Amino acid sequence: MKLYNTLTRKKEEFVPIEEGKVRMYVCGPTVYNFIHIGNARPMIMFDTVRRYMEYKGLKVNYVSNFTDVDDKIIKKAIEEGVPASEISTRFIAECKKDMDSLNVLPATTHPLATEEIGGMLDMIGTLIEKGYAYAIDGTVYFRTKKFDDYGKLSKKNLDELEAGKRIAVEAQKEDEMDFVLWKPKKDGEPFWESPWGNGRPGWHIECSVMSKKYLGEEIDIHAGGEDLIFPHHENEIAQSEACNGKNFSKYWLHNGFLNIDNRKMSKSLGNFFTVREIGEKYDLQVLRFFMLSAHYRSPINFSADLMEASKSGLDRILTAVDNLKHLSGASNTNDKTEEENANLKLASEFTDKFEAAMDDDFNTADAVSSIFELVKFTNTNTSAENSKEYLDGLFNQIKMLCDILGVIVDKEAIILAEDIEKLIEERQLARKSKNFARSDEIRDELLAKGIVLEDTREGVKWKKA
RNA sequence: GGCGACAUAGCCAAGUGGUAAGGCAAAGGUCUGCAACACCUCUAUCACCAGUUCAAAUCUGGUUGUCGCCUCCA
Repeated sequence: MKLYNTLTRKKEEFVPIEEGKVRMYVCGPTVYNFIHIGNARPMIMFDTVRRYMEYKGLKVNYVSNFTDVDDKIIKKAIEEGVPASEISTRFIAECKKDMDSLNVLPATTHPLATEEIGGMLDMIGTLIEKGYAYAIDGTVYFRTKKFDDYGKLSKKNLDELEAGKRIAVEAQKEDEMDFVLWKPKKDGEPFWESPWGNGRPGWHIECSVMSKKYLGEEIDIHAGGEDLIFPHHENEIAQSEACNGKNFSKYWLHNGFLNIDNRKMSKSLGNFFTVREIGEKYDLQVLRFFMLSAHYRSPINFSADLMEASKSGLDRILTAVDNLKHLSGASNTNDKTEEENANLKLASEFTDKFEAAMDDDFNTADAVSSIFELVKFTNTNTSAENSKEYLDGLFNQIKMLCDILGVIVDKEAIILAEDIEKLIEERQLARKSKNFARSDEIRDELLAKGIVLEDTREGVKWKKA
């Protein structure tokens, strides 16, 4: 299994620190609103990474935080006249609902920043002791110049950063690149006591602390959006390695951005979509499938047309699986024949292809194409004559591959109301007596109720519109 | 100014040295009472220029264009 490591800018063979186990940390969202579809990309893609690793037999300890103390949360709380904790609690719950809709597995641990303040105070204290941090008037800064490796992830060096001077440097800092570990409280803001005065943590320290607490000082994979490379991940490395004296994370994975109609998503452009909004128009599986259609490191463009195309593509897979279920249910023979056995062997090559794609830096686009090829193979190599064992074998293979990608293929059985069943029966009778006016009328009637009828080679089938 | 990414058919998108996967859309056909589903057929010399090589979308140099990070941001 190879993966692209932002730290080395190369694809590397994945070798976990501890054999058979993976310690993985993914930076989670700041919970001040419903998550947007850009937030959903790392959730979906790294969830897929996790699923694939688990499929390969690795035990993954997957940690993803919620940042629940932050300027934007506080701002929203003031606007609504409620405590900040109420805002964060609410949107954590909403985020978890969205994750569920996207079929993103819950992390092994979802730590909250506000519940880890003690660990942050400890780490900041250690950094001060070691000379990597200093306190001035209630603010604690990290001394970037003291950490020699600063810039190793983003490939920036401090001198160049200084050359391009920026605005409004806080005068009290020793160096303009120094960043905040602890900031003093302001009126109306949540705060915690600390040796440097009441206040709250800076953004970066939480991830260093939570990663250490739940995964240890050295971890295998740290992941997030590419915009986090600098300064967030660079600062995490500085904090963790300065504090622990060990290499922080072996591999760094970053997903590309999601654009809307070729432009960066922003509220001012009016092209801002929450996952919840997309969920009103589509099964969110379609959004997941859409994201899987491109490599996770590439930028991806979102549009209504592309969602429609993804929906059509996904439907093709779902239809094939559905057909297999119908055929299997109607099959008269159980044991597979030699020919069927040979076919299953041929079909297994698509699984090999799928794995080869995923082994190559999680090439989901290529992996999906092997599912389509398997679907085509299935469509052309099945009939009512096949044995149940054979049909189920194909069904299980497609289901397994889709499961790895987090695509749910096995629709839960929905019980039709009795009157609808009667209508289907009546339509069949009408068709037999060539009363097509009546049969079409019934089909339209059911369509109005959201049930689509299809007269297939496997018999009459229905599905939700 | 610094760092980096990308440019493949109408659209999306794999492919990093041996002569272009897959999906969507469109078109024609088979099947079907019709529709839908399914199946068959059909669509590219890979931004441009130069070079390396027996051989390049794939390597090197250059040109043009698009975009990201350097500031809160997935």
